[in-house]
Amino acid sequence: MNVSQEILNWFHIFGRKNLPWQKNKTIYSVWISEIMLQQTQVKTVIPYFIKFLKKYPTINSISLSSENAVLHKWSGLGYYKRAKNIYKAAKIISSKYNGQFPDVFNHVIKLPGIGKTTAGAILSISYNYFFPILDSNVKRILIRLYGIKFNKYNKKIDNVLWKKIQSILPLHNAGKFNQALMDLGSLICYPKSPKCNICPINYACMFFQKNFFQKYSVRNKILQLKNYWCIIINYKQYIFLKKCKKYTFWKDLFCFPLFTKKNYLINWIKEEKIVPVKIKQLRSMTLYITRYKFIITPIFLIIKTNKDFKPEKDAIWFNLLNHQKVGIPSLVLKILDKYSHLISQTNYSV
DNA sequence: CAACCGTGGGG
DNA sequence: TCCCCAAGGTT
Repeated sequence: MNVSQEILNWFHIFGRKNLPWQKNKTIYSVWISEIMLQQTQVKTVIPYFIKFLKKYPTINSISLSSENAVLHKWSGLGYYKRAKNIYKAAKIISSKYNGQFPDVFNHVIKLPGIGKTTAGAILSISYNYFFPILDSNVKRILIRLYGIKFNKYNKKIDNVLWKKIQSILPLHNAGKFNQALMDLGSLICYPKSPKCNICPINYACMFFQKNFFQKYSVRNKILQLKNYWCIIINYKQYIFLKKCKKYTFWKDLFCFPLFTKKNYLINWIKEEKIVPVKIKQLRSMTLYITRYKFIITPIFLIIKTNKDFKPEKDAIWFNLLNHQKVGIPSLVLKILDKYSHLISQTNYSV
């Protein structure tokens, strides 16, 4: 028996077959799941996928919605460009493909947010079309299985791996095989300490048989960002949030106004003619986001009334109890949660 | 094409 | 505390 057949047999017994996107499967639901699963673990995606499909059961329901509303459903999941691309793609599908997700590879891959792997995954999983995928699971499996050596992972290695995976893709089971590879990667062939002893293809694997080892991750240095976060509470206990524009992080999501220097914050308050009843600087905190080290100093401003404070267009007064349908980064929600007692204790007469 | 984009969990 | 990693794509 060949390696591909062994993987399929293993999948038949041990593969995951009851994930939310594997039930009532349509090409639309497969698309959404594949986008959500980009660089994101299954466990994290599950609740987001369920909520998203409940809110958006069809492609047209997305294109009739707004980018803010789509980002709202994505809040906390990260890589928000994915949500923006889904919205863009839905518009294209509605106008160009009559609301039907295309089933031609060259059409699928032209949609924003869809590359070679995602296009292959969508079409193979939905219709069992003959397309391979090359995600991080498949890369890791192939490198170990065939003992592929390199100094630094590059485009050339990428091409070698695409050819390899194409060559072992079973003619009549591409969809199952692709899912099997991802399950094998996440259940057996871990990046660290893989469970080789129970791996169905260990007999052919260079990593297991010949003790081959190839490291291929790249390390990024940490960038430190110091910011003062301006948390403004109005007389209704609403929080002022502003759409991020010039910052690379959280573009088009809503966040507290933030400043690199305390003076900038003070000047901004004056320019906006904000008259705080109370100003309180809280203890700085350190948070890590990927390769960014955030050092945040929250500054609370309590204002008596928002009558004189007319924020620019892309800003909202955020109601903790009744969230507006906009995108909010996880960190902002965490900070709001952390200081919710302070906010609710904000008690004064107008 | 290397750098960029988030978040949560493991170690 | 800090690094590593996960169903990648875009610029």
